[in-house]
Amino acid sequence: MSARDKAISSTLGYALLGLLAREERSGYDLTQALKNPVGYFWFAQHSQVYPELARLETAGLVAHTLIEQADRPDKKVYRLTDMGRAALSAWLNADTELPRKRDELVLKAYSIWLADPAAAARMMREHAQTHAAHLAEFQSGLSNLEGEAGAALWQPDSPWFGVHAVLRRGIGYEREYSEWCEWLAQCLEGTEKGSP
Amino acid sequence: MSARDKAISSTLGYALLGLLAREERSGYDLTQALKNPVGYFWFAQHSQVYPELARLETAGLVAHTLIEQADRPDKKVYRLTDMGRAALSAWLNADTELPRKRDELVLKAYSIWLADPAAAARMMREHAQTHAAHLAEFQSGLSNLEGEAGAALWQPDSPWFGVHAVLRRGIGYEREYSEWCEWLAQCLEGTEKGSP
DNA sequence: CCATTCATGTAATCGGTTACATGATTCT
DNA sequence: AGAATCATGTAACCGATTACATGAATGG
Repeated sequence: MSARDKAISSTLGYALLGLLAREERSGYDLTQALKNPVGYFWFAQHSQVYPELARLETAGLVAHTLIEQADRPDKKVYRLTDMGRAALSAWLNADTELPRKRDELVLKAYSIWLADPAAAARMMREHAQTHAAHLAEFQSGLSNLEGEAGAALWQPDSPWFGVHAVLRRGIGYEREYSEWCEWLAQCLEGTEKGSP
Repeated sequence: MSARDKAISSTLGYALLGLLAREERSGYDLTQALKNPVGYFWFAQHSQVYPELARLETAGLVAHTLIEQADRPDKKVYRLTDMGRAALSAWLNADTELPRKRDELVLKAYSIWLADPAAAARMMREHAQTHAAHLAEFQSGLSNLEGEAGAALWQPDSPWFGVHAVLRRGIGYEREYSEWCEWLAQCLEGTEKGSP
């Protein structure tokens, strides 16, 4: 009844809690995790992570232990508290609003009729390749996971299942995006048949 | 050499220029357009649109005419200037950075192993339906466009082609999203076989 | 009668990015 | 010699959301 009434944290807070639910980590580790495929759908800089961790600790959702290190800087290793676990659970059950998409490339596509078709096609091919590369990364990530996790990959109460679900989303997203770029490039090139 | 050196506008500015390249509009109309499928990949509130239009006008990229109306509030109808068209063109040719994705539902999927599977499955089914509804909207939008635009739909120098490209992206995006939600729901339900 | 549409703005706030700041160790 | 990794913070800024503000006409 004390801290549960007001939704203490921003979405970033829950991203951090979700990572800490798996294992203890420092602010630095958390920031790294948000760069990897797993945190691919919620990015943050370290300058956002450290203050957020402080807020979560004030709210009693996480706690830290200072680890003194000889040849490296000391670090604060954070862990989830029982209240933190409860807050995470409550967030999972709450309604989720649709994200507002903002994609500059799609916005450019809307005005692409004003551009030089050949140059635009080249641009789209580049983006197709970028997304194809991301796709390949996710796919190899899933392969590795199969080796590591085995059957746990398909068990909804296993932490591996969470990674699995996110990777699947990444694979679908990048595949679709890459194909769209390719399709657009082909449309644009269709016009320029006679060029040498 | 006067206004081209510094990239005057934010991405929102180019979104507005892209709309005005097709036809003259008021700030109100522009805000509405950003709610429709066409502006689906770059949303903005009117409180952002009006100041941005003022900035664009100061920079000489748009100009407005005041239209006095009898039974409705007067309005300012904006049009693209030559400088505005040039700025739009330059933006189209410039490099496009990848958007940082932020999707709360995918973030929840990462922690879904902590949730009740049945409740989580229900949640995912709901989202699958939402995205399926968006998909249907985009598909009917494309059908309507075929009727309106005909062959121009496939001509890269036609404004219809821009709409076409964005709708295709919307269709692919929503289909993939909806299918992922369905897949997840089925995985989660797979566990709960024995429940009455 | 009340909500919605048309129409344009301003102000407060907040989440996120970029830049500032420090410093030891290890790799190239 | 210089860059990268580990490690933690603060400060300035900017883009975006929510709320404040006004007001006539139309539709349910």
